[in-house]
Amino acid sequence: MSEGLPPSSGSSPTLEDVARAAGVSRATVSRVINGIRNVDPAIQETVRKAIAATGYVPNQAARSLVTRRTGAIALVVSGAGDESGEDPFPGQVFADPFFGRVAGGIVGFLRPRGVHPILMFAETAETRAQVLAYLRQGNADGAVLVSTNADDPLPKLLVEAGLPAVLFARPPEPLPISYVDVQHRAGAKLAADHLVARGCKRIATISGPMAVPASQDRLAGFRDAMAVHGQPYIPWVEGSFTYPSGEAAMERLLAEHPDIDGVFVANDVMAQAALVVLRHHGRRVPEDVAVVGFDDSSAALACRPPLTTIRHPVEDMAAEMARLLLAHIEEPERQATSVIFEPALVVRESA
Amino acid sequence: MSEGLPPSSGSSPTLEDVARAAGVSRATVSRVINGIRNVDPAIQETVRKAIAATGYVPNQAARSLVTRRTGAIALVVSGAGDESGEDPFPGQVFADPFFGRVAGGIVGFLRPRGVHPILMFAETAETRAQVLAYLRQGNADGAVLVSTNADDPLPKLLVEAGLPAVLFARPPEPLPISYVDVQHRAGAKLAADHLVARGCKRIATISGPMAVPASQDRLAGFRDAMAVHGQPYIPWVEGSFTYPSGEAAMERLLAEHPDIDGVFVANDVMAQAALVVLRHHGRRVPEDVAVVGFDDSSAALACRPPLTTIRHPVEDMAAEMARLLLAHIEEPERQATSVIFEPALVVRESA
DNA sequence: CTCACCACAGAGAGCGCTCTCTCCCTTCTC
DNA sequence: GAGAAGGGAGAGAGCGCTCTCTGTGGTGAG
Repeated sequence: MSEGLPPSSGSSPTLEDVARAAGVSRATVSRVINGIRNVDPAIQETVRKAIAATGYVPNQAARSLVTRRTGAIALVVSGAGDESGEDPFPGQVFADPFFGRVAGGIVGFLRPRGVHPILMFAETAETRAQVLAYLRQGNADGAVLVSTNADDPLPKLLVEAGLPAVLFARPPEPLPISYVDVQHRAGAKLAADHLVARGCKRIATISGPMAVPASQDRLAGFRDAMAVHGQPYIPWVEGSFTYPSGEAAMERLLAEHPDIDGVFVANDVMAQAALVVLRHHGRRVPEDVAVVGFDDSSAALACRPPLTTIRHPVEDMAAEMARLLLAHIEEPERQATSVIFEPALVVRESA
Repeated sequence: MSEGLPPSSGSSPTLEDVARAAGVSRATVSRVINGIRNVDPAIQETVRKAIAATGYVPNQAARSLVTRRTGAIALVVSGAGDESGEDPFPGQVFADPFFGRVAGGIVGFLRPRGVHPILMFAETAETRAQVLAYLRQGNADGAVLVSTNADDPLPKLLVEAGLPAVLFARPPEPLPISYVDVQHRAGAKLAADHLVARGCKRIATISGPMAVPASQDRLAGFRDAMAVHGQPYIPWVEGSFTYPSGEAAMERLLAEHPDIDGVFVANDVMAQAALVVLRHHGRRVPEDVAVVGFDDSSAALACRPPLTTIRHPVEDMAAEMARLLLAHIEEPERQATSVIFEPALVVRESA
């Protein structure tokens, strides 16, 4: 054993070195390290000792070369939309706590399985091509995609390239690709029911952009629920999920319907803007006007008063995305599936 | 050319296929794809066409096997500290916008260079070992480390393993490892000067934990600057960078020195807590007591009133970390270096 | 006693790429 | 016109691993 230590000059020990030290063949050491089928326990022990003695660590590149697996997946944040905006720092996107929650959920699921996410960012045609090339080169076994804008071409490109991928939300156009999403209609219904239960009589809504499926669903769900409560017509202004659009929408709503006493806003950021506008106009929240948001983002807590909102289980959804992706990688012929989560009402002070 | 297309059955084309299609050797195709030295322009053109025709994409695993480079680095978030706390979702850490800014800065620098970060999370001995093993297996060429607590053993482990790594802040114990940091003393001086310039006469401070080098520097810098302003003694309470510790510290400060009119708090989260405590005690901010924080985190904007604070250039620092790491990977014998950034005062309403 | 069978270990062929070494042919110099 | 010099292309040896195939010894059945 003392003469076992091979040259070990400079570079790290290889399977061959361990095999020599243990007095067995390379194949046997490989068997011990991996699936361990049909190896004599005594020899297993010898091999393990040799591994410890040599300080052997398997080389992932060599392994990947033959297994055609890397044990890594790409976590792609796609489409700040601005094709023009030359932003070298994708800071805003990553700084959004929503992204952090997604990352946390994914890492939480993947880590115990020895898989790690590679952080990528794609907002231009060039960077999208980069992501695609990266996956084709076999740097990662698949991709989990979080799109920030609706008409992101990446999902389609991934499908066409036959690369395993899972989306965070239902794609605008039907695509044979798995995704997770939240029951937007059910969430909107929670908001409607809550406003009605509070006693609101003249209720309006600020929706997200109609190009986004989630916006459509939230609006439709809200209308349907209100219709059940006997209110078939709901004043409505379309926003674009941004703060300024929320301001403008609330201003218009107040101008056209000064007597409203309840508003459902399709995301928290616009709701935050709406609160400021309402205060500007001397409306007390929730006494004069009750406001319900959507997302339960960090903006909800930063609001004055804190925002009543609809929460999606982002971490669970992210973990599910990872689970679906691994399943697709394992079994490439598997059909695309969707997993839809149930949202919950978080009551704070704004409604 | 039309007969060029090789079987291409199932799997993707290899260098060999391209070489056959172009009528040259594998080596020549490799030359064209990489450094392009000494290749006839006409042949280059032929090879390029063959590459396009076959849809060839180099296999990263095969390449890594011989070059011993992966083109990936690990972005390690280390030490939520809680060795016991069995938290499967490292959500809180990633959800912190600070982390997002770091990630953004790193991706911004690495992407143009074709390098990608692998997201890792290490808070227990087991996960630290995982990170180390991961790097040793050659999954990544080095690591960029953001520690959240002072006595993180990972930096030392990385140094001992001889793995290229760069830290986000100066390690508590001296270590031959590169890091970026901010001039904490200069930042504290900015706060001191601002409070004095405002006319504050009875100034106190809430520091971070003394185990953290940054806390020591901020406190020392603040004291030194105040001494220059003729105030050698500054009432001081130690916090631990958390919200509750900020509350407790402010309560104590008010109890012991009810007449204070200015406070420098060593981070924004504690400052946020301090603001709430001050309001509870009927103190107006900034009229009765002016408050300056540190970090310019998202908490600073969520404060009422918005917090005057010290901002570090997090994105720039993160980019510099990435730059240093790539330099170390390129040139392993290179000495450890540090790059220290200048902080800036952000004046809002609290002081 | 012979044969089939099983459990196990070794041999060796690649995976797809890079890179050194070698060779060839052109060009320049004296 | 011969030899040196050098640019440009091919041959082939690995990089470290997995996995199939083959070989061997021991066991139970016929």
